[in-house]
Amino acid sequence: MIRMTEPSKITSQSVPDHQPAAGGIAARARASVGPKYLSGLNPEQREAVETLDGPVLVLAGAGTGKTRVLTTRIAHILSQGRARPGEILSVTFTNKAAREMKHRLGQMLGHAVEGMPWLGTFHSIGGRILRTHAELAQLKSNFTVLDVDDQVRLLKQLLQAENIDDKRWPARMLAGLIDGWKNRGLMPSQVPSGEAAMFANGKGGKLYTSYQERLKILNAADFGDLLLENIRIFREHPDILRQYQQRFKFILVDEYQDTNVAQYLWLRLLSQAPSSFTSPRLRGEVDLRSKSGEGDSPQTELLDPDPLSASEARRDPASGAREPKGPTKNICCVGDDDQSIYGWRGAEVDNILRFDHDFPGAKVIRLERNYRSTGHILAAASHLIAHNEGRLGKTLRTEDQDGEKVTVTGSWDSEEEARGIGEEIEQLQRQGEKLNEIAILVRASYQMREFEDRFVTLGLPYRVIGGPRFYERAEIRDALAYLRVINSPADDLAFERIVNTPKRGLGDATVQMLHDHARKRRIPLFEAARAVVETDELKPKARGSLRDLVAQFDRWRAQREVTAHTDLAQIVLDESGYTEMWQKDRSADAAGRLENLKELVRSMEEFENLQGFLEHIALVMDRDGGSEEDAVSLMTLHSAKGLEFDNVFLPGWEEGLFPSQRTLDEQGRAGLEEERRLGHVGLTRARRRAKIYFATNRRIHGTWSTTIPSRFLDELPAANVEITESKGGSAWGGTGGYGASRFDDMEAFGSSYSTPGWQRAQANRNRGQGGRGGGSRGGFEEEASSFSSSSSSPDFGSFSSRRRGPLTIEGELVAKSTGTTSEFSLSDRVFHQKFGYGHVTKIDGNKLTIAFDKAGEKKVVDSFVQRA
DNA sequence: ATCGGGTAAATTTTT
DNA sequence: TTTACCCGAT
Repeated sequence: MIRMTEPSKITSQSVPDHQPAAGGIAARARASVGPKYLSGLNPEQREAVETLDGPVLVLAGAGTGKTRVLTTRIAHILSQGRARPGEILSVTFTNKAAREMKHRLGQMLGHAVEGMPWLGTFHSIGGRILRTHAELAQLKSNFTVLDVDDQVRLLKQLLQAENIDDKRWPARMLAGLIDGWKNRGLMPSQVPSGEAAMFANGKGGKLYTSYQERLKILNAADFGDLLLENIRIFREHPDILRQYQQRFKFILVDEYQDTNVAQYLWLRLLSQAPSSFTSPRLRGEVDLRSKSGEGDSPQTELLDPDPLSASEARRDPASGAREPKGPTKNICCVGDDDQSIYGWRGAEVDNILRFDHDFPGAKVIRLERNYRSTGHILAAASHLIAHNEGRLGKTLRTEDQDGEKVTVTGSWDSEEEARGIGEEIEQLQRQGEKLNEIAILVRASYQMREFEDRFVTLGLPYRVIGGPRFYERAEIRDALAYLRVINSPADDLAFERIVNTPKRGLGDATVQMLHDHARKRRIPLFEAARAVVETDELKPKARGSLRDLVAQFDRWRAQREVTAHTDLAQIVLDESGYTEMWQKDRSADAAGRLENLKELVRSMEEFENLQGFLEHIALVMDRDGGSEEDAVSLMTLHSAKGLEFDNVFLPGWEEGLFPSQRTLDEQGRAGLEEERRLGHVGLTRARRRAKIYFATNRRIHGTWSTTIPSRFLDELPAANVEITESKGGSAWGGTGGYGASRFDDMEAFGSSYSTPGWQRAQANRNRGQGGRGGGSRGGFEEEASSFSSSSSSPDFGSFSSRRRGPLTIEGELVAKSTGTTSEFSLSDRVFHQKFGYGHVTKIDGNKLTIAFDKAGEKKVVDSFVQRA
């Protein structure tokens, strides 16, 4: 493994201290040297943009202008006339990233960007290629892309057919295995026999095979297939591969550290210059291109004579195939090994670590100037990540001021942690910080609940980022299933999904008999249904509703010819009773689901027709655009990648949670390093303030357990970190004379105060100041003092106690003024945005206790509910 | 066929 | 503590 730990030299020439607000003297000076889109780039960025020939790896640390480099590079290629828009392959992982790039390109180039047909995600581009050559994968070009849910359902059926107990061998597990194989580029025949045998006493490989067969029959592909089938086609049809190799003069890859083996292989194949290996005639074309200045860089002559064999053998041991060898084209991969956090999902950090072996002669450019975070934050993040061994090594630096130190705060338990953070946020808000600039980043999503509860109580607006994506939501998949059945009567999975949604009295028994029928006669379920309603095999009731359903679909299909696809969708949703089903639903999210359905119909307008819509929907739809309201963001560390905030809160830095015990158990040292990278990602999200927390007691799955501060805390540099007191603790902890009344109030109000953890905290509080036990707390304080002497600086302490009292009181007053007049009375029927319908069981000023129909009893501030 | 209760299991999740 | 799934009762 290559190690490149020497920091690259940065000359001491002056650079703008902020990312080009375009207009510094230096910027203007450079502007005269090249096209104006190049002005404002620092020397490394500029090199990354201008090094067009041969393989380039841009190691772009957090906040160093990665996207800027990528988009400017495209602009540069175009403006130099090196390629037309359609000759640049530019891949990202997320639709969001692809959109962002399109947007920024548009700004840079004017409106000429619509013609970047090959800028997209791996999957959407793979899907597009696969549709073009679908028949070579035994598919039709209108094949369906299955989501995970469909995938699992299909596998369940296969397990049943094989008489395998799907309790002992869950379909989900098999789906995971198959997905893993596909991520590694393995077709059924290539799966190492040991692994294939792992599942269901040796039936794993066979199941993979029959799963693939089933997919073809259903005219469907899963996400993995979108790339894997590309690879297969490229290997089996060199002429087709050559066609793409010739088309793509330049390849750009975003977030290269997250690529898996399949994506790597796909890129490998595409990135090779069309070579004489397959066709002598091409020789000429290559030479021609060289002459016109579009050939490969001179470095290619120094190539490892057999660049592929080593990596191929390593990555793809089961494959006897060797890719044709040829010179590497102009591929530019941008990434950051220190932000590789998707190893558990198949990403191979090795891809980036071995880049210059895989792409010999590669030029490696490091972007180390960070334009995001202040000094202390950057130093803390850098020191933390420096504990990793498997990295290429970068040293992030900033010319910004040091700013505030990173704080580390201990609390007694996770509730105190949530309270403390809640108060700090209110304080920041008082100081004029926008809630939009505040984020809480957690390791595991179950940590979010406590914050949500707290914020609901405080009436603090928040928004959860992540969670199920738009098209993964049940209502969206249901709606899509209806449309899929209309579009393709052979789509059994879609038919099965909606045959009894809404309830039509067509249960398992009916579906089972349809299956039998379909299998016997080798026809799709839908056709089986059509046949079965003509017989009297079904009970009259089921027969009737099934006949109606078939008739409805026939009608919709007929309407399809004469109705716009958006209208058709609306008609289907209404006539099927699907809309009505949610209208009648009383749960909290019913309204949101109806809204989502509207959004779905609206989004169809962007497509020509139903077919086009269905082809792209699975790949292009993502989470709905966040609302514009000012709110705190709550998300996992994973979903924070790529985002940035002025203020970042990082709770739960405890052994077992972060780093996650499970990752440690399963992945060992590699897992630890990935967790550490996660910490690095978290810290580098912060522009001005990063605040870390740990609790001594945490409730995990309902039971309390004592935890030890995370080892990562010890790895933070003393000089950049400050240890502070938990304010959540001292607020009720009796310092400052005000605590007692506040405490009483809280106790009366919050049910959480009777938990064992709190009781322990209370007992402990009597022993030490502010809830602190006498120092026997996981040994953190001893270690803490070794890296900072500024434990709870007097300044901060007096500041906070001086400010806290009045502030909180003001908060009370504000809250009371809105509700003391008791808008509500006992047993009123109310609706809450998050918890749905319920009735009031208790009133305490503006605070209501409400028994929700679905969410149980909760306490909320009255301004958050409305009369139902 | 559907509802309700009881029980096991429980990160992270770009497509 | 919650949630998803299975089984038994209606």
